[in-house]
Amino acid sequence: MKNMTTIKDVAKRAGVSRTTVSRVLNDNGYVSQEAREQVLKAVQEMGYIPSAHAKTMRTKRSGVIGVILPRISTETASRVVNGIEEELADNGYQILLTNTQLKPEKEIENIKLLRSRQVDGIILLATNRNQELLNTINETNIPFVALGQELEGVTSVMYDDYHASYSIVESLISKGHERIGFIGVQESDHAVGVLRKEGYKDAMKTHNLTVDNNWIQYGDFTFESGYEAAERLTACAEMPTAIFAVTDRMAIGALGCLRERNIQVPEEMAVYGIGASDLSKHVTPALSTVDYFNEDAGRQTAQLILQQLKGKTLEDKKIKLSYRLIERDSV
Amino acid sequence: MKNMTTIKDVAKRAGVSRTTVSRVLNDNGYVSQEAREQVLKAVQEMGYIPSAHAKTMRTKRSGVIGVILPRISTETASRVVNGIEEELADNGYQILLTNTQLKPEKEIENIKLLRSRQVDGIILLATNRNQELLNTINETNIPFVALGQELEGVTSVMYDDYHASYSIVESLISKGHERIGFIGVQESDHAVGVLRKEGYKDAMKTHNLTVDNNWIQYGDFTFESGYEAAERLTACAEMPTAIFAVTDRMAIGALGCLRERNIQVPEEMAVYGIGASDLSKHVTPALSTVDYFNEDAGRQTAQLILQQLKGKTLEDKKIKLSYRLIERDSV
DNA sequence: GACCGACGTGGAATCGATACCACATTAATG
DNA sequence: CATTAATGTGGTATCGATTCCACGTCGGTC
Repeated sequence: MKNMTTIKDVAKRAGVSRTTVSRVLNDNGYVSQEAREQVLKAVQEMGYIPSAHAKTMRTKRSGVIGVILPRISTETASRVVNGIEEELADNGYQILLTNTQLKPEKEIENIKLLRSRQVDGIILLATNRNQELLNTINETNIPFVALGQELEGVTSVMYDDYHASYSIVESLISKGHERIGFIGVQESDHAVGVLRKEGYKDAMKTHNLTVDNNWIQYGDFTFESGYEAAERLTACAEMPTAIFAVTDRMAIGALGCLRERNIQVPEEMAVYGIGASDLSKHVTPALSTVDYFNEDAGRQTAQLILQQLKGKTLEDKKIKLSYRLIERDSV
Repeated sequence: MKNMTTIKDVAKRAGVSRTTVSRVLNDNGYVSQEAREQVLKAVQEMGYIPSAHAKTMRTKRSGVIGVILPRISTETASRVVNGIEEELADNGYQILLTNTQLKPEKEIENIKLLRSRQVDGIILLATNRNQELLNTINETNIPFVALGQELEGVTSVMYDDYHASYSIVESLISKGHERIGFIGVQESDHAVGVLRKEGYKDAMKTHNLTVDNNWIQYGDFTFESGYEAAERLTACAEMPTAIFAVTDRMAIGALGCLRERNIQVPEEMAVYGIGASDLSKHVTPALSTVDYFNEDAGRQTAQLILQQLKGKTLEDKKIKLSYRLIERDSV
């Protein structure tokens, strides 16, 4: 970074003081028409770009919101970020993205990093909940919103994982399915791992359907793990007639397995996922899934941050989002 | 942002001067063991987080590389960013993402924005080339690398669009196709719009195949536009026996159209895309496509930035990346 | 003609760090 | 024993902006 032109240079060129230049640029205080013109002319000619750092340092506001993602390259994250960005940009804020590569310790590390950059607020797309994380967040006395998990004592925006899951299972049951297999994920991700499983179990119980232990399988969010879980499900003595995978990717992995084994979908096996990914629409047969309205989730999360920035203290506020079942050819 | 603890507070608590605290934290200069311990203890106890802004301001290095994306939410961009991040993180740099929502004027705006934040370098995932952009880049006297387009006078990393395209068409020809339809995009995107079309045309010409004007259709990167382009192609008097779409999404849109019209793929119509998206692997029939190794592209781009940061001036250096055809069920 | 408010402008302090310089103190060398 | 080198520490200027305060110059009012 070579020596850039500073406000001092502009002032000299315009024949005024730094103060006056600042006033012109920030449009406050009294400035004569003549001085204003001189300043703007100098700014133009010199290609002056103010230093955001100096400004932040003096004003203690950076105009930046930090967003911590589990991974950059997921469709869900992309959509959420789009929603967040749209909303924040409208209000003059920029976003600074960091990602944790799914490592819990990096969440804390990233919070510190963002604080060192003086972000005005932090949005965390949470994938787990542990005490150390909560402690770190509570020490962070800037606006903070978690999305995706309910974090104790932290303003959170959550998907309605339990009811979405419950609805899916009920929908399958209403189509006559009684043996429904389940592909979940590990419980450290409370929303996806625990709530979605509980929704499944409770729906089965409510309808007096027993769940064979072999019907509950686990994956790790990848296509492959969905494929493998489906292998295990189809090997059951009492093979299910439907598979509910808690993510589209795993559901699509399962579809691949079923195709290879010539198990017809949906005739012999119905399949349901969650996420409303692009993929879900374009696989054959088109996958039934649940739309979580990720962009909207991002927007709402951003709004909560904005409210806090405006001074409202909405400590520990919780928002539960809505969802929508999308029934396609796979059921 | 409340008043954070500063280096001054730490110094007072540790009973030393600010200078000494700085020395401990940056591990330079002479510091006694005793002083060091006192400082570290104070830092720990007070939860001191240094202000990156103050540091940047003084040292003129931010440790941040700006990355300008056309859109956040595309698979290609995600992959590239992953590659960039991996490489830069290894070297102690962070990335600051901005997106242009595909608007050319926002590219320039974002460059200025990043400069105001004193980024040490900029990576631009370019989608177009215009003189104003080039001017802005050339005024920007910090390390700069463009990815995806060859920009005159700018260090660029490019995909081999022409030859990839050429290879696809040759591959189709070698399978006996003589009437090959093309779905392109507008020419303002030189790499995708011009080079890929030229590859197609030249391959056809080399093999003495004529191209009916109706065989060349255009879309706008979306599924829908691919669908519509396929509608027009199938309505041709002399319908092609193969469709080459310059992106996977448009190719998959085309597949959707063909399925609706009961045109068998690949028996009646072969389809080829570019991008090696997740989608391409999971649609039915699986889409033949070209892998551009996006992560690797990101890594190489990052390396070029790093080299420039280390002082090498590699003005106007060009790197052309390799690619790989992936033949699947759609041909 | 003294006073007051509206304008218009600049000087100087400040934000939180780093870096240069000056100044001790101690150890090593001839 | 004097001189140099190595080790440790703090004061102060500096980075590039904003902001507070002080100080002019008007014109109008009582």
